[in-house]
Amino acid sequence: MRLTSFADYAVVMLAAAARHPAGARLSAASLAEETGVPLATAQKLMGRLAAAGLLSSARGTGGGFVLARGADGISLADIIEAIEGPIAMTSCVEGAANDCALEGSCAVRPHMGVVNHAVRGALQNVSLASLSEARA
Amino acid sequence: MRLTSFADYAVVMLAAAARHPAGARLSAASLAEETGVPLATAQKLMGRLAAAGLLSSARGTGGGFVLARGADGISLADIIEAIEGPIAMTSCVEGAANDCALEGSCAVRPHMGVVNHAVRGALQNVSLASLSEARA
DNA sequence: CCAATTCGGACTGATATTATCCGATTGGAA
DNA sequence: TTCCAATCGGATAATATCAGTCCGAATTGG
Repeated sequence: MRLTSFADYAVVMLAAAARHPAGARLSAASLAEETGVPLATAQKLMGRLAAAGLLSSARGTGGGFVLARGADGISLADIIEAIEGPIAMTSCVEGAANDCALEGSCAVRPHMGVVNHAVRGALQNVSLASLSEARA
Repeated sequence: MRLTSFADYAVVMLAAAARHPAGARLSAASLAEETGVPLATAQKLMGRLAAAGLLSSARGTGGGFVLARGADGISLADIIEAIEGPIAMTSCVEGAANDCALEGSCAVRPHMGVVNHAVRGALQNVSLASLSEARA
C-alpha cells in the first residue's frame, strides 16, 4: 500500500522535467543533480520511463530525454504503472495468472475488481501538471 | 502500489469471520483451515489484528477471537492500516519523521496529501460487510 | 492442582527491491 | 574520414523488507 522508492523518484524527476520548457534537452545527469536522485538510479529510471512511452530518448552527444506528451496528458497512474507494472491491490487480477494458494475458495476476489478500479481512478485524476505546480 | 500478502490474508480471514454468527468463538486454527492460510501465519495475523482493536482476543481453553465491531463498522482501510501501518503513498507523511534524501527541495511533497486522502477515501468506502457477500 | 488449549513474541530463511558498475551506441569535432 | 567524448542500456552485487516457522507465557476448565 505504499509505492516503491523507484516510483517515488520517477514522479519527482518527471515533475522537475515538466517545469523545464517543452522540448528542451534533459540529460539524466542534469535531472539527477537537480532533484537529488542518485545518478545511476536516475539513468535506470529514465530508461524505463522511455520504454513505457512517457519519454522520448536520444543517444549520443547532445542527446537526452524529452517528455513524450504534455504534462496534462500524463497522469500519476501512468507513471506508477510504467515503473511498478499494473496497478492492482492483489495478485489475482483478472486475466493474469494467479498463483494464489487460496485460489479456489477465495470469496473476496470477486470484489477486488471494484476496489482496484476505485484506486486507479483516484490516481488517474492527478495529472503531472498539477504535481509540478509550485504550491498545493 | 500493491498490498502485502499479509494484508491480503487478513482481509480474507476477516471476511470469513464476518460470515459466522456474531459473537461466535473463532480460533486461529479453525479460520486458518477454513481459508487456507498457513496456521502459524494466521496466528501472527490474528494477534496483530487484535492489537489494532479489530478483534477481541481471549486466552485459555475455549478462548479465541471475536469481531470487535459489526462488519459494517470495519472498512478495508482499517484492515490495511492494522497490518501495514498508515496508508500513505510516500514515506514523507505529515507529522512523521521523513528520512527522504530529497527532503529539502522536493516540490512534489506538498501535493501528496491530496493523493493520500483520495486513495484512503476509496478504501474507506469499502466495508467488510460488502466484501463478505457471496457475489459481487 | 494439573493439564490441555490458546495467544503472544522472537528467530530464521526467502524474496523483491535498491544501488552500482561496465559495456554498447551515437553524434560531433578535428 | 577517423577519433573521441558523452550518453543510453542492460547485467550484476548489496540491502531491506517480507513471509514463514518455532517455542515460550498465560489462562481456563476439569
